[in-house]
Amino acid sequence: MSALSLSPRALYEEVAESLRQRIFSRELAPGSWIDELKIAEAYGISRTPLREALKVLAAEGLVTMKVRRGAYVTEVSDRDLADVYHLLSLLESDAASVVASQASDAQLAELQALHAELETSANPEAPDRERFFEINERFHMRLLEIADNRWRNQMVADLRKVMKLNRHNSLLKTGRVMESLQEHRAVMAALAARDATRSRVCMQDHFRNGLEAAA
Amino acid sequence: MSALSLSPRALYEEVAESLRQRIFSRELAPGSWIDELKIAEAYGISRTPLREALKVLAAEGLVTMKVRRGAYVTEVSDRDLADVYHLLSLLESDAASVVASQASDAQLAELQALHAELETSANPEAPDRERFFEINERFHMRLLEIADNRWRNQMVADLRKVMKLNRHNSLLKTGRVMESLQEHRAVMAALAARDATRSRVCMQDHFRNGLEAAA
DNA sequence: ATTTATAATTATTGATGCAAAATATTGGCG
DNA sequence: CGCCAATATTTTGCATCAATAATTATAAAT
Repeated sequence: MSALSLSPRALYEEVAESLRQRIFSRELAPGSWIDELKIAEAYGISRTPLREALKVLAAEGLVTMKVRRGAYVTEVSDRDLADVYHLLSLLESDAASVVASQASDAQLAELQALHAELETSANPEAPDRERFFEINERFHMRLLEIADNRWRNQMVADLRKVMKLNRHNSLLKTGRVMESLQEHRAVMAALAARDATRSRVCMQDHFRNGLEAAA
Repeated sequence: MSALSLSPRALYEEVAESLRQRIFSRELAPGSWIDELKIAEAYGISRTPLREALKVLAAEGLVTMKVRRGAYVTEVSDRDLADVYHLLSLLESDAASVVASQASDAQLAELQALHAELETSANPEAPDRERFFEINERFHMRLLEIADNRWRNQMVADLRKVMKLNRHNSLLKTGRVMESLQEHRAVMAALAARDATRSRVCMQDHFRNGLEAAA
């Protein structure tokens, strides 16, 4: 029996995800009205799944519904971006402290293996930014999984989606690879030492520097 | 021309609110399947607005959608409860530290006025638990508003809804009124002193004690 | 007798259509 | 020439309908 299903997600989910991307890329401008008919026709679907997707996005705060006036793209300011970043820092640094105090040795070893990959990808001789970015993402994701709080994971996933609306949509700028690696070393060391407080602080520093670089 | 409007909110909003209440009252039991046909018929509406309402509730975390298997009332384990509580503590204590360092004097005065109301409502001579609970709720909400991060506010609102799924659905048990008041005093004092770190710690203590009382 | 496969039934999911409401445009009146 | 009102068009919002997918039950084969 083949394990692959052709439609793993429902249509309205796909549409919601696509709309998110279009909102984040500012293709759907903040404050602009969303033409249901036009969008539905462009996607080749009916209005029903589109409207369900809009309800989801409204609950996420990406669009605002006005009674009898349809859906409008919520204005997402630089201020919003900073707010989201603040929350990501808070949630992930908390996850780091949880991991430092509660992770098994095997899980810490797993993170250290990922960190080792990060080190090689950032080799000054032949730095592979693409790979660095990908491993970095996996490290953060794995850290969250190990922290094992599905509600936090859900929130972080949502917030990271919002971060993607940043024009310079990377959490780490190209020039910041070495600095980022340095911060990662500090985080990893604190985790390995099972120092919860230092893990939190190091992760906070990591995020703070990232924001300053993005601003 | 009459100024009264028959549907100030959209139908799906009304249905969503009604379903929320039925979920909180456990009339719709956690883990149980939501029969769209039955519910729609009971409300005398079609399934379209009901499904839109379910999407909203799903985004809030109150129901979980399973692909091709419909909507189920979210089941919250004790573990989930602890996780959600942990996040609420994290988010609200962060909000407290933000307020301590960034709120205007007028805003702090506003919080102090609310706290004064809390003190009177908890008067040992004639304690009014209902009122205490309500003012407490308003205090926390106002604190979040002043911290002014709409993404955090959204998250806290959703998490608090999830908390309501719990059987002992109160954040403060009846016997804990005086202890809670004491903790609130500490928080308020730290806020008034504009001590961000102490505000955060006091708020964390407040939540930690609340969880232990609920467990 | 038990297990597997197929068929049927049930329920979800997407589409289409209709009615109500709001806004914009046009025409008439002051 | 400007403003108000009425009508028409656009668009939301709800209902009905059809199709797809999953689950369960029954039958057959080992």
